[in-house]
Order: sequence, then structure tokens, then C-alpha cells
Amino acid sequence: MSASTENFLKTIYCFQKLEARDTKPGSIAKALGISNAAATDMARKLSEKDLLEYRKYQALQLTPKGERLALQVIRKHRLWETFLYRTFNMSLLEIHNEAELLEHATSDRMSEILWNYLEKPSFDPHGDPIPNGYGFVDFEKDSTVLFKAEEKQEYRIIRLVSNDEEFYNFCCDNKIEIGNDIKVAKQYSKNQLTEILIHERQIVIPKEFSNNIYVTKVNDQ
Amino acid sequence: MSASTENFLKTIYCFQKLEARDTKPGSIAKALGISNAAATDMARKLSEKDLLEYRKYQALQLTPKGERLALQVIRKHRLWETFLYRTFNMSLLEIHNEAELLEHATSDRMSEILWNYLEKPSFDPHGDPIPNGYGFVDFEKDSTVLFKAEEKQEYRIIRLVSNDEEFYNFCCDNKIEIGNDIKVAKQYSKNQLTEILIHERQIVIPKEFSNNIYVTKVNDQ
DNA sequence: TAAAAGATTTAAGCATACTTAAATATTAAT
DNA sequence: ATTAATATTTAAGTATGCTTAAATCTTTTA
Repeated sequence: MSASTENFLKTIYCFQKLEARDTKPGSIAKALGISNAAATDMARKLSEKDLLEYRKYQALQLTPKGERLALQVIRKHRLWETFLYRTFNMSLLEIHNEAELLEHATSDRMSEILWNYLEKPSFDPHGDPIPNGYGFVDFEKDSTVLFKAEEKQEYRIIRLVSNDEEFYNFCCDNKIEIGNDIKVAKQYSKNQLTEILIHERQIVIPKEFSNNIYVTKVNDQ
Repeated sequence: MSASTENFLKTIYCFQKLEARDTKPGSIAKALGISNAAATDMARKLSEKDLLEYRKYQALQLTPKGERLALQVIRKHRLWETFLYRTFNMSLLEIHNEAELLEHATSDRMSEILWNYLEKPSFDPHGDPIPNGYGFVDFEKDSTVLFKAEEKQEYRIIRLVSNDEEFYNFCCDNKIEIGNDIKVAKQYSKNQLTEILIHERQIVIPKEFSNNIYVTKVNDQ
């Protein structure tokens, strides 16, 4: 699959499922910086490959096959973003631009290596969810924000969402990473501080950060 | 610059400067898996862009501009190889295949980030030098291919290059690794076999493999 | 509801990067 | 030195991914 095709499918997916925007060829064309004619042409070709449904003058709809491919590209994009952010401390803008290139040059094996190396992240540094091959990972139903977690209870970190660079630096410095287990030592309610145990270390987290850390209870057996 | 152009220039560079092989369109075509006609066509087009010199029925020669571009692509390739090897412990074959994709989706900024992160490496995991944009950092001058090494002489392995999975498996199984010292026991010239001593063990290496193992004399002092 | 405005599609054309088949030049062999 | 074998080039054609311009359809609005 060419980069053009991948970007086309990706854009339709984002417009349709994530942003509830119009998916007629013209809208996609504008987003991709190509002419309407090119987008119509692409739509016709991709519908012949059973990647999307196209009827004249109608909005484009991804087929299950097209949706799967779109999700794989988005997955690669967000894995690279996560990786570049954590490994090289690149800015949120930079990781996007580099991932935009790398996503088309990434084998399935490479994306699985990234996924495991990053400890199966659920969200990229922008707070966008990372799909697996079939769709988005299920949001944990019983997730809480660390700020509201119970004392003496063990949790697993499942989500880190913020637009704040310092938040991510803080998480990185303190090994607050998705998949890691912690124990809530104490909630200093009045001062809105949460004291946790992570990797044998005790740290105190202010509300500004604990509100962006999503956790789920770990049931010991 | 397209991936096709990058691969074309890269191949000419490697043939011309590193492997002393013929650089007529036919040879390049074979290496890239395209038809002779396509290679001739490409040569004509790239010569119009002043990336190489092309005269009918003659070998292709990179211009300074073409050489600079080739070096940048090779640099990106080898930086990715080094990175993938160190970070993910991928095999020598895998890093080559992934780098082959990534090299064309790498911004100059990205390659500088890699270069600094890796602490300005001079060689990739295969033992190949990493060019700096103007040319290669000092190369081992007195390197030979094991196939042509002298009998009774001690050598150090400095480079392993191949596209063949079995070659790397063979090296791995027999502890043929960069930095290891060996002694050439005998050259069976007629049958193109090289017998070496490595880690107290004697092994016989056929030409297909010994041609991909680069060594340099070890001067005992 | 009918015309004007706005989108979409079709048509024709271009550049890239290939293909196969035929023509032509080079190299090797007798 | 010819001829045969081999390699290169030219020619014609294809698929992709675009372009602009004209034709057609949809939507707006008066």
C-alpha cells in the first residue's frame, strides 16, 4: 500500500470516526492538499479494491478492510509518536511530523517491537488512543483518576493524558508509565496530594498531575 | 527525492566506491530488481538533474551532488541500523531490512537526533563506517575479505555484510562476531574454502560466506 | 421553484517509475 | 576479422498520483 493510499484511508477514518466531519472527496482533498479531482479519482480506485464504498456525490465510507488498514496506519503513527517522545524528548509537534513520515515505512514486525518496548501503551503523548489491529483498546471500565484513588489499594497505571510537557517529564522521571503497578500510600485530601509507592520509592503527586493519571485496581489473587 | 532515486544513487555509490564493481545500468538494474530499460531511463533522468554522469554504453559516475545525496542516505541507513541494534537487540539481518525502509522516511533533523543519541558512532553493527555527509570517517585501510586472507596469519573480524539470513545464522552459530580474533589455518584455493581457528575450534568456510567476512591483520607486540 | 452558487465528476494531460519487445551497440570467441 | 553472444538502448505501453479546465450535479437562496 502506497503512502498516498494510507494517508487517504487514515484521513477518512479520522474524519468519520473521530471528528464526525464530512467525508466527501472534497473535504478529504482539502485535508491532504490535493485537488478534488485527485480525491474523486482515488476514491474510485480504492472502492475497486474494496477499501471503501463510493457512490457519486455521496460521503465516503470505509469498508471493514479499509478500516483495518486505516487503524494499522494510525497505530504505527501513534506508536512512533510515543517512542520518539519518550526516547528523544522531542516536542509534541516534532513527534507528529516525524511520525507522519515513519508510519509509511514501518513493517508490522517493527510496530510490534515498538509496542512491546513501550510496554503496550494505550495512549500516545497527545492523549490519543492507540488502536490495536482491530480497533481501539477497550477503555477500562473501572478506571479512576489517581487523585480519587483509595488509600492502601494497589493499582495499575493505564492512561496518561495531558497537553502539558512538564506532566510527561514528571512521569518519565518517576517511572510513571502505562502498565506499571503502584500502591496508593495516602491521600492528603486537604492539600490535594497523593502519596504513592512505585518501584520501592515513595513519591508525592500534586493534583495537577494526579488528575491526569488514570489507574485501575489490581486484584491480587 | 523519491525512494527510487535514493536507492539508485546509493547502489551506484556502493558499487563504485566500496565494492569496486561495474556501474553500468545493467548491474544497477540487477541489484535493484528492475529491468535494464528502467535503469537506463533513470540514468538519463538523473543525469539531467546533475546527480550523475551518463554517456551511452559507459559506466555511471556520481557527480559531487549525487555523491553527497548517496552519502546522506547511507548515513541514515547505518544510523538506523545502529539504533535498532542497540535499542531493540534486533538481528543483523533485521536491522538491515528495517533500515532499508526507514532510511527514506528520515528527515535531516531526525538523523542528527539519532547521531547524537548514539554518541556519534563511527561504525554500524555490521562494521561498516557511517559517513558524515561529506564522506566517510577513517576506514580501516588494511582490511581484506577472509576469502583472500593469508594462511598462518592472525586476523581480527571487523565487518560482516550480507543480505543472506543463512550467513548471519552461520556467523552466530560459529561465534563469528565483530572484534573476535581468528587464525587462518589453510586456504583450499581450488575449492574456495577457508579453514580458520576461532575460539579453539576449527571451521571451514565456503566462499559464499568468507567473501562477506572482512578482517584486518593482528600484529602481536 | 428556478436561477445562482458551490461541489463533484469527467476529460485530457503530465511526471514518475516501471514493463516487454525490438533495435543497436559492445564484447568475446572462433 | 567476422560472427556469435551479450549488453544496452530505444520505443511503446501501463499504473499511480497528481494537475487544470470543462461539464454536470447538488444545494442554497431569493
